Amino acid sequence: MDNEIRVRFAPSPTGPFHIGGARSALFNWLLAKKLGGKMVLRIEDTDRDRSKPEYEENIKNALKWLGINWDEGVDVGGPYGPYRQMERLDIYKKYTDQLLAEGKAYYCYCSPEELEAEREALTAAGKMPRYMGKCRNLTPEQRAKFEAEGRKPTIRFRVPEGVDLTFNDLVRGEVHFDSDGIGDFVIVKADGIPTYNYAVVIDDSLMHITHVIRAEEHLSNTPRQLLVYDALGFKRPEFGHISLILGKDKKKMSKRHGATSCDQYRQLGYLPHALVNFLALLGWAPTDEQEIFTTEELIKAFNMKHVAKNPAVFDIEKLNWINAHYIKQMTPEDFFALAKPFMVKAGYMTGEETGEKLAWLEKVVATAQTQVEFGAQIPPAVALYFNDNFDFETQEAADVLKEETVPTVMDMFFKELAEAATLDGPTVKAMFKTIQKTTKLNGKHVYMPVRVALTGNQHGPELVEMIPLLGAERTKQRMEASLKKAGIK
RNA sequence: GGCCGGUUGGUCAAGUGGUUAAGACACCGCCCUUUCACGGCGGUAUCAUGGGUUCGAAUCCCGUACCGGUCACCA
Repeated sequence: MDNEIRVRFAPSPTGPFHIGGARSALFNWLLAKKLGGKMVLRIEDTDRDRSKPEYEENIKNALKWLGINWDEGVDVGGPYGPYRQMERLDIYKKYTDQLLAEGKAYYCYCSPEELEAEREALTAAGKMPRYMGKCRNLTPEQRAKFEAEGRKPTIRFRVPEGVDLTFNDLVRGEVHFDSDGIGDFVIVKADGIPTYNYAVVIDDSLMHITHVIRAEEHLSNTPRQLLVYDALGFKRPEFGHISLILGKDKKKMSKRHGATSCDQYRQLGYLPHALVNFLALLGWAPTDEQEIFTTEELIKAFNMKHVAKNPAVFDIEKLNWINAHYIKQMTPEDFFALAKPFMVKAGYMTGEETGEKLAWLEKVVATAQTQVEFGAQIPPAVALYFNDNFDFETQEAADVLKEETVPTVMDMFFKELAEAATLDGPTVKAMFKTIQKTTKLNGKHVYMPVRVALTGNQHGPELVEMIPLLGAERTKQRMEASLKKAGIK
């Protein structure tokens, strides 16, 4: 199984799972599925201050929600564990000792203040800020002196001079770096915990990762990692750096741009597959014109060759369109299930309803299915079925009731309503027909006053659909109240 | 500032030397309809910029501008 494709998603549990992380995970997952490979989930929790267990949970839950599963990693295990970096410290130590012994790494006793001063001096001199190698060649005496002072050293990687660091990026093609532009970087912090650029190499190598697909912000880190691969005698994997997701103002997506975490979209009632479909189209495009994909179709069509180099602006409008598309395709049962928590939260139902009440709620909710883009929009879309005390939405709406034909229409309507044996779509339709015939008024002059009197609004669902749901009694009451308010009767 | 990457309509994007430069979202119009929504049809709008190379350039080369990433004991 030496040529098995293995990818990984390696998030840091330092915050709510970000939409950009979801896309990285998705691209890795699609590639693995496409090539029949394996996906590893590794948690990079070496930032002790910011890593939190609840964020790890948040990430895992979001991945599961999106339908992105992993074959190896935290929770599911696998042959190359543990899959949490803080549980792998002894592994890193072994390699660190090796690098130290070979002189490829060295102890650095510079304090944060000293390093800061160096950076500032360099910047002031118009040079690039980087570590100049102060502790590169410490004598045993100097080291002993620092140790005696109680200084805790970091371990730095000795970056060789004049080395060309070139790799072929799956997305960007051949990328060159020169080792001279890189200062000796810290691989083990003073507290003994490895840094990202170091641990990631050991883990990816030991976990036999063949393709490292990650965000573009890591592109400049790659040469450092290449150096570590080479120093440790590890085989370099393939790299693919996907572009960043930007906000409307073309700046990197952040909280300012609205919802950035997966959770927020879940809470707003977006469908996981809609998000997946949308994210897949952000930075990747099929060769044909297809926009809507099932997961299987996505896997089949996905190809790293068509991953875009340029960053993409997150367009909520398009996400909404995709989500609305999937919502329209839902079964009534699924749509009701989606609506339920939002309806409960709005106070329109308790969630305990049964029988007729439940049946009525189902019908009401069903009217929203072609109108909403995501779950949170459902309560406002059905609000008119729950609120009998409404005002006229606009003056224009109120004016509709001032037309001289209105009293006649209303009288007839109330009469028809009182005489109706049952109140379903066809009977309501017949009622309007009768009124139209008798009064010889066009549809607008019959329907619109009734609509305004019934809802206070000139727009809304079909009356033929709405009146049966409201029932004769509420219909009558609502309309009479409106007429009174308008000063008619 | 150094290094690295990027630039096709408002947005996502197809395109790899010869196309009327696809498609989608958004927008506008028309149709359907008692209204809105849904749906259907149609429309406006793009190769950042300046030089090359070439019979011919969105496509290849160089410069410029702009945007982004990175230069941490964060990942």
